[in-house]
Amino acid sequence: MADLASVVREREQAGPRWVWDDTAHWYPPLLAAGVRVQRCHDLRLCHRILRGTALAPGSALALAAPGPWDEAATDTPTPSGPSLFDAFDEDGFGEEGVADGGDLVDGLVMGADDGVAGELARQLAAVAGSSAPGRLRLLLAAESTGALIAAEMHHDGMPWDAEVHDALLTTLLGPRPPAGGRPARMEELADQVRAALDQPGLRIDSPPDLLRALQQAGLAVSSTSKHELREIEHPVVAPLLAYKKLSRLLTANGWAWLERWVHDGRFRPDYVVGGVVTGRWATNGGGALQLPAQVRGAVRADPGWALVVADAAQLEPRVLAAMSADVAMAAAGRQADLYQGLVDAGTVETRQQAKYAMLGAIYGATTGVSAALMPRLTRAFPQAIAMVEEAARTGERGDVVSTWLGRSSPRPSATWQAARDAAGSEGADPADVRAARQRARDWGRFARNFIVQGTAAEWALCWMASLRRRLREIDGRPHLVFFLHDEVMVHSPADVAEEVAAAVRESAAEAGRLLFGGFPVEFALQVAVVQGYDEAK
DNA sequence: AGAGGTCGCGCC
DNA sequence: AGGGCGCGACCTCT
Repeated sequence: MADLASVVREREQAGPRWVWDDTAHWYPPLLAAGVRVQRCHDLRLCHRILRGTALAPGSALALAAPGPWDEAATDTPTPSGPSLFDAFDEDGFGEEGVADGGDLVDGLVMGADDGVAGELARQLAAVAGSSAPGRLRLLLAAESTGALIAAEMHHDGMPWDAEVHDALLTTLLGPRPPAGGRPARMEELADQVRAALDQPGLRIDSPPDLLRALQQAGLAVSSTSKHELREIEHPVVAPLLAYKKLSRLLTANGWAWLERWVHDGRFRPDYVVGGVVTGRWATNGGGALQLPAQVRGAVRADPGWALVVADAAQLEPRVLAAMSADVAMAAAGRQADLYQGLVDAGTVETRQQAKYAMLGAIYGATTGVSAALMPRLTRAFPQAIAMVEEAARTGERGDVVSTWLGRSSPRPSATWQAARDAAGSEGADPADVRAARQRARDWGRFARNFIVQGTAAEWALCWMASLRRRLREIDGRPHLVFFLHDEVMVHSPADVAEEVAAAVRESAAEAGRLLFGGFPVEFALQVAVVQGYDEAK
């Protein structure tokens, strides 16, 4: 194993695609040895996609009994070292896009274990025999590149200034208390809450106790949630909400978090590629995908460096416009602000209405302002709305829907199906029927959102993969340090930051072409070159 | 004491 | 209002 790194380093110059069972297993030690690879095929991640895809339901892979490749990453005993394929193809991020992703691999197996070679053969066969090989090739390449990026971002880390963070905590909470103690500012607020409720001994951190105390004080609340409290007029509300906010900061991103997650000026979250059913990433610990705006000021570029922060504006509506080929919606997105585009087109009166209406279409609003706007949206964008409605009905039936590139939704649980069957039988209990209808509608909303959120995740992966390739051509080693669904951050030498910003824009355009070919949808970005993350947006 | 469930809230 | 998450704290059950 000692010379695995040198073997990989040497062969890497030929530009191969490495095939291995698990990027998260093989790549970190290579990175530690200073080796970067350009391309890989992650068999575990790709297996999961191919196992579930509705584009190749009859493949040998899909029909096989569950095996080791279906296990979660941590449980998988590593069967062998990585295999090297001298790949001569374009990697799915070439010019072909979904029409023709090129051959996945084309070459020679070096020292492959039967398990790895056999699995690769099954995957290639599943792709080749699918109803859309080009899309699946692109998806598998994007997913695998995502795995490389996740490992690299963990290795490089997000620049994090612990002193800034500590100062911020001290300002908001007071000095760090001894272990287990409550910071001074929180203690003051807790006292105010107890006084306002006339409950000197109240344990404010216990929701049941707090709820009882609120009700005894005459407040008409059914929970202690922020949302409900905000509606109430009572002296307890202001200090209690302030307490909750500080309490959240302390427990989620306080000093303990800082000690656990930030070392040597870097925050290194464990990304879980494809950790969400829709294809979005998740994280394991550290809460990297929920970094509150409050602490973003601690993310600071190194001296002489800058942060290039970019996020895709209204990504999901634009994705919906493209995948449904709704030219009217695409036209509304021809400007930087798609929501304003809806106003200008006369679909709705205000930007806020446009936003609520679009979110309602994508999430499946059934009541309120958002639902009320749906008829206008349907008139203006019949094709886009028809697509999400169709997905919702498919979900309500318990059937599978798929993203643009072919990641398919899970089937509803056995419980779900049993409830549906029971409700459909002769003389079913009306309560059961109502419950089953509710569950059906819930799954319909899930399916509706799945196709849009999942396709947006695919666009984002392609965006990031394209950007990663472009960054290699820029001097000074600018590198990705953060990814958040529709947002990326590059840590870049200050003197090439504008070059990086341009690469970010070019990559977004390339991602759009890769997925949607010539369809005239634009993926507008907000790009900022900043020193601290809090200066972006 | 530890496991699992729920709440509440942060992000998109 | 609707979709997707992770996580810490509390609570309950074993």
